[in-house]
Amino acid sequence: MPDQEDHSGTNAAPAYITTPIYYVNDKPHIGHAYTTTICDVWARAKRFEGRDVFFLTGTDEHGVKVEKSAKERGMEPQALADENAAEFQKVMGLFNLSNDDFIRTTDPRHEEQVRRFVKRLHDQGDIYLGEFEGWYDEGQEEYHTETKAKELDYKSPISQRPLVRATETNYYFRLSAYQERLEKFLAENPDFVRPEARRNEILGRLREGLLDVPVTRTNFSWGIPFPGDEEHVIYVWIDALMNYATALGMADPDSSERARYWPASYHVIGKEILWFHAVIWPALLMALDLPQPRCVYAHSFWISEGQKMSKSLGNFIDLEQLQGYMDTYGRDALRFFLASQGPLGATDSDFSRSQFHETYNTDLVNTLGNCASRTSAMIGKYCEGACPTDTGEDAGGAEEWAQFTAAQMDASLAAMDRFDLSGSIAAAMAIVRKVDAFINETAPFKLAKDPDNAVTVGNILYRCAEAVRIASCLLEAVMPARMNDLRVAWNLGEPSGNIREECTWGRLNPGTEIEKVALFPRVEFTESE
RNA sequence: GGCGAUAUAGCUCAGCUGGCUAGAGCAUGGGAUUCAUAAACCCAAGGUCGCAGGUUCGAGUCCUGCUAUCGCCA
Repeated sequence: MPDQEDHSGTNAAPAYITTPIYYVNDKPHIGHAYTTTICDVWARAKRFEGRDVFFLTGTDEHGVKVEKSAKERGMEPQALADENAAEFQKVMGLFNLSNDDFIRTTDPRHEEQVRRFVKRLHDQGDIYLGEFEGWYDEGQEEYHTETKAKELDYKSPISQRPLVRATETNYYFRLSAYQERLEKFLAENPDFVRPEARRNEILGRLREGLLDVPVTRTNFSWGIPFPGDEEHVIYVWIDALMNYATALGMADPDSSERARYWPASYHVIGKEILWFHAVIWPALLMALDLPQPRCVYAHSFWISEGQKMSKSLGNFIDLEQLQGYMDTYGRDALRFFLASQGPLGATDSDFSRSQFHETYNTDLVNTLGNCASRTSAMIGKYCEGACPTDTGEDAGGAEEWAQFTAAQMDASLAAMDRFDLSGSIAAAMAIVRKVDAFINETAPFKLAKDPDNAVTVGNILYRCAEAVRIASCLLEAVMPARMNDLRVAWNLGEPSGNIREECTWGRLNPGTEIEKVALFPRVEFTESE
C-alpha cells in the first residue's frame, strides 16, 4: 500500500500526485475536470494530514495534431497551444484546484530536460536508430501492423485508397530489453497498477511480449528535436511522460529542491493511456535509474445520461454544462458528486442530471446539511446558542462516541490513502448518520420540555455537535468551501494541519458560539438546464 | 480475429474459498414524529440471481455451451 509511512504529522513526509498532462488539441470536458478534481481531493486530504504535498497537472502541447489544427486555423502551433492551454487553466479556477504547478511541454525547462534525458538514453544504448517497414495510410499519415492491414483489406478505412508499403527510419527505445525486469517489478508490486482489472490487462499483454517502440517521428516538426539529429522530433508520448520528472527538475542539475517529492505516490490517469504509464514509463525510469512511482491508478470514464460521450454524438459534458451544475448546486456539490460517484473502479459511471440531483438531495441536503442544521438549531433553542458541556453521563456515553469517531476517522483516512474516495466519504458520512439516529433515539427535543433535563440535553447536544464537527473535518478535502462555512458558523477556527489531532474527541470547547447553519440549500429538480 | 471482464430488485451495486426463507443504498407505497432544509425514524412491496445443460446431499457462488454488453490489442 502506498503512503503508509508516518501518520504522526510531526515529520512532514513528502507526497507527490499527478494528473496526466492534457492534450491541447482537445477541449476540456468532464473527464479532465474529474481527474484533476480527484487528485485535488487527495492532495488536500494529505495536506490536512500534515504531509508536504506536491500536486502537478499541465498540458501536452506538441505533435502532429496540434501542428495540423494550427495550420488549418492559419496560426502558429505555439499560439494555438497558448490559447488552448489557457482553456485548461480555466478548469483550475472553476473547480478551485490546488495544484502546485502547471507544467506545459513547451516550457523551456521541460524541453531542456527532455533532451537531456533522451540524450542520456541514446548515449547508453537504450535508444537506437532503426528502420521500420509497414503498411502506410498516406491520407491518415499512420502505419498499420500486418494483422491490422489485412483486416482492413489493405485499404485505408477512411479514403479507401490502398495502403502502401513504406519504410521509415526512427529512433527506438529498447523496450524489449526490459521485459523481464518489468514482469518482476509488477509481480513484486501488486498495487503498482490499479484497479486490479487494469493490472490484469497489463499482465496479459506483457505475456504477449514487448517490441521496441519508436521515440521519434519525421513526419512533423512541432516537437522537441532529437539531440544530435534534429530532423527527428521526439514522439509526443515520450515527451509527455517525462513531464512528471521534469516538473520536479529531475534532469536539471541546477534546481533539485523539488526532487524530494520523487517518486509519485499516484499517477492518476484515464484507462485509455494505461499502457504508456504501466509499461513504457516504468521501463524508461529503469533505464534512467530513477525510483518507480508507487501506483498508477487508471480510472474509467464518465458516460453521459447513459450514453458514451463521443464527437459524433456531440454529447460531451463540457465546461459550460459543469458551470451550470455549479451555478445551481454549488461547486462543492459537484466536487462531492465527482468524488463519491466517480468511475474509480473498472466500470464506467453515468453522469445524469437526475442522479446528480438525487445524490445532492440524499447525501448533502437530507443527511449532512440537515443534521448540521437540526443540531445547531437545538443548541440555539435549548442552550442559548452556546456549545453545552458534556458531563460524560447519560444517553449514549461519550466514550463510545470517542471510539466510534476515531474508528471512522481511521477508516476514512485509510480509504483516502488507497485512493478510495467514495469509501473515505462514506466513513465520514456514517458519523453523520449515527448522529441522526442518536437524536431520534434520545429525543433531546422532548427532554428539553422539562428544565430538569438540562444536563442530559446538554450532554446529548454536545455529542451531536462534536461528531458533526469531526465528520466535517474528514469532508473538508472534498468540500473545502462548505465545510469552511460550518467552521465559521460554529467558530471552529482554521484547520490545524494535523487532522488526527483535530479529529480527537472533545476538542470542541463548551461555550463556543454555535450558529444555526443551512449548508446545502434545497434545489428544485429541472429536467433540462 | 486474439486475450480478458461483466451479466443479481425500477436504479447503483454487495454477496470471500458452494450450505438455512438472496442483501444494502436510492427511488416507490404506508405509518409514526416534530429539533431540523416537507427533513431524520419505523414498516411494506419489489428478484425464476442473462439463457440452457452439468458436477454435488446442496450452486447466485464451480464446469461447459449459448446470448448480450464492455475493455485491451503497442
